[in-house]
Amino acid sequence: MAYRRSARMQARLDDNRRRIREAARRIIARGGFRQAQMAAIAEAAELSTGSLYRYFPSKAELFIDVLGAAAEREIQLLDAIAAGRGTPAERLEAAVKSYVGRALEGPHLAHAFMVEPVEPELDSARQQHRKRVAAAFARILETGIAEGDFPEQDASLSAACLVGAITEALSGPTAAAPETPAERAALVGRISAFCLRAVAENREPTRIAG
Amino acid sequence: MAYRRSARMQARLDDNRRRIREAARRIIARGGFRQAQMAAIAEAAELSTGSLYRYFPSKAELFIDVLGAAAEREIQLLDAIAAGRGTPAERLEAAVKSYVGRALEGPHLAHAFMVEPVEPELDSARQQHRKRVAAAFARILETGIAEGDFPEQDASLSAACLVGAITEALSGPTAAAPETPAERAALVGRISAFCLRAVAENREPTRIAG
DNA sequence: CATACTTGTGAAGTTCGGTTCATTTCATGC
DNA sequence: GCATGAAATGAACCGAACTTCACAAGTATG
Repeated sequence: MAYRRSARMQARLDDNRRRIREAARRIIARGGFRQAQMAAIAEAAELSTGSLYRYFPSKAELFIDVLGAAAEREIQLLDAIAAGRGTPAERLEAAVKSYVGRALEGPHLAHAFMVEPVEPELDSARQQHRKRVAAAFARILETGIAEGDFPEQDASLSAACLVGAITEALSGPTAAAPETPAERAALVGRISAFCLRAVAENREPTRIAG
Repeated sequence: MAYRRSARMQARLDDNRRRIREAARRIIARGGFRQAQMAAIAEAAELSTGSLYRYFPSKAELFIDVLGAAAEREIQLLDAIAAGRGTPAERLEAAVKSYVGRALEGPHLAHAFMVEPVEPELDSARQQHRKRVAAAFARILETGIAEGDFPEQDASLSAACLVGAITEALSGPTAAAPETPAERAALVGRISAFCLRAVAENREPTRIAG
């Protein structure tokens, strides 16, 4: 009858787990999911490939964990803005700028998280997160519509369109890669201008088709 | 000294090629690229897997061919609208409605072509096509800006955003799946309304300045 | 230090699907 | 019909990664 996991040991295990997560994140940020193979992650985390499986049941689970953590932060920030002060238009602008700004800080990571082809299991997790981002935008839109700041429109649809527009602007084939802070700020401004025009009041009253 | 390819034989070869393309298209439309394995395509085309390689050098090339044909049609239609008559706003509306309408006719195929995860080689072909679609939209926007119908904006960026918005609305996690023609028309109308607002002149509701 | 158990290892196993190729079948021209 | 070479076949091959597993190394108790 011997051995019980000590606090020291537990700390070491926790640290290993953290190192695996960070290694995965780092490698994804550098070369996308494509390069993020279990062997590469193990090496970066200074563990053997076999050991990874003591901490995560599969590659998909590991990546879902990493993606989920990033998404969680993102969604909390957006939710805070959505629930915060300011007119709906101000909140929407803040939300878009915050989202776009953060994506531009880690463009490779953002690209991987948003659009890089991945195995279906991971892709569906990604879509769940994207849905939550859209929901945060939708909440702002609904408030705006109710208060008369925004014209009548399908808030969920508009929110999805906003997410799509931002994603494409940042990761599509024509995506710009701003290098200086000034360029970045300009791009953020243009994207948010597009988004605001798209949902805000328009000269000709918007007709709801149907 | 014998054998020269006869017209009859050539016709048969051409037909095989056509059947392979159609089989691939059909299977993609049904189950996405995921299900479109060489063996399955061969079976649907009533050929052996080995024979596929007499007609296409690789799976990627076959898929690029199929994707390219679809994209070519798409782009020609958009270009015709872009170069056609009507105000920029009218042309943009027509372009969006045409694009969205066609996508809704073959939703699975559209999803596969637009967003389904695929191998990198195919993904880059997809991005090239997407770029051309965006270019068609951009042309309309540039005209509109020059003529003063649309406010000053980065036409390329706005065009990319439009493509992203449409893509997300059709294929994103919150994408609706309209069943009746009326629902389809309503969705088309809402998406095009979003797109037009996004690029068109915008004014504060009915507030008199000062 | 001996024992009992946990944790780490990394090469081998597994799976999956694209691609190849020796063989067979078929089309052409004499 | 026969010779020649094209076209078709599909089972075997292969490469790429994820995952496993038998074993080694490490850690806690008495």
